[in-house]
Amino acid sequence: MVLPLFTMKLEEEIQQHKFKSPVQKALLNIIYTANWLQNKQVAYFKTYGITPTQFNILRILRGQQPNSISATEIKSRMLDKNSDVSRLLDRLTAKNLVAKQTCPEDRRAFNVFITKEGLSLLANMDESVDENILSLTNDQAKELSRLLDLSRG
Amino acid sequence: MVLPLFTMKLEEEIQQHKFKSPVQKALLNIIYTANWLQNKQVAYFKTYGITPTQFNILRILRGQQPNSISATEIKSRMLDKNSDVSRLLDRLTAKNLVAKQTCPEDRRAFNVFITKEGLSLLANMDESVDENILSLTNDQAKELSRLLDLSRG
DNA sequence: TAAACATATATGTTGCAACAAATATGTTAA
DNA sequence: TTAACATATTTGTTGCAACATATATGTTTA
Repeated sequence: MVLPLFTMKLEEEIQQHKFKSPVQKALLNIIYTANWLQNKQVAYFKTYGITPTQFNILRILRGQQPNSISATEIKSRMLDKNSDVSRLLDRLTAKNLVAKQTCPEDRRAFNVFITKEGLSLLANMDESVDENILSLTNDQAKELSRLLDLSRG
Repeated sequence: MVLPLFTMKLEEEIQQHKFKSPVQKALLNIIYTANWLQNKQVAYFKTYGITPTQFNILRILRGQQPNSISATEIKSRMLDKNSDVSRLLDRLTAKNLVAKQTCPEDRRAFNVFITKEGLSLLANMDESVDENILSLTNDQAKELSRLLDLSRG
């Protein structure tokens, strides 16, 4: 298959042309590509005053509407399972993008929901952006997801 | 194709079953998988007192042996092009894993090289670890790398 | 040759991330 | 029913990351 002229392969990006195995190369490629993606997203989201992680939380909360969910439940759905949800929610609350109510059934927990401001922020951000970042067809994307799922097996 | 029983697909990992498109799902999958990988690596490298980024630098320097290279050149080969190489090298120098000499031809720059301690640290770390993290055959790994290269196109 | 510009690296500052421990509430079982 | 354990969240602390700016040296050009 012929790649477009402007495609840089991993070996050019990190100037390394020998790898111990295709598997090791794939590992480096996952990390390299995720950093590349992350850097693009940080730059884009910054114009809206949030980070990719905060965006991830806002989308989770919008997806739960009209229900609210606890911090623990948010964490279980996040892309980075190591996130410090407590302080991330503090920052989003300070920006009026989310709000909390103490949960009546379990007073240890909070019900968290997205505010109108949070919803309109998401609406203003052209969300199709995250689809146009990757130069893939739908079929290629499906195959990529399949291999990524498999790799964590 | 039948996946092993223990394989969790992205939709289960983040409890989200609808995506705007296969491309958006692939994007989330790249980030999720990189975080998963990163968390595994952090835990492993911590037992040796270094981070994945520091490990990346040590491997770059070992690959250059017996030559030494400048900080700028290191940066151009790193997986995360946003790294603060100056202070990363400070930390590695403080641990005696790398050393610097002012470059005679260009007194702005330093020649950086890996020390004996750095080399024996790498030797002690069973490097095959990073190959056993991913559950892929070599052919699957090649296809994964191809799609990742393509996706950044 | 001096001024303008480019490059290599360092540093000040701010805020977030990671880890551990604390607090508060809920559940279980002797 | 109370002691032991589990769960939900917060908070203290430390260090690293990101961003802008500074410093020092090198290169180019009028």
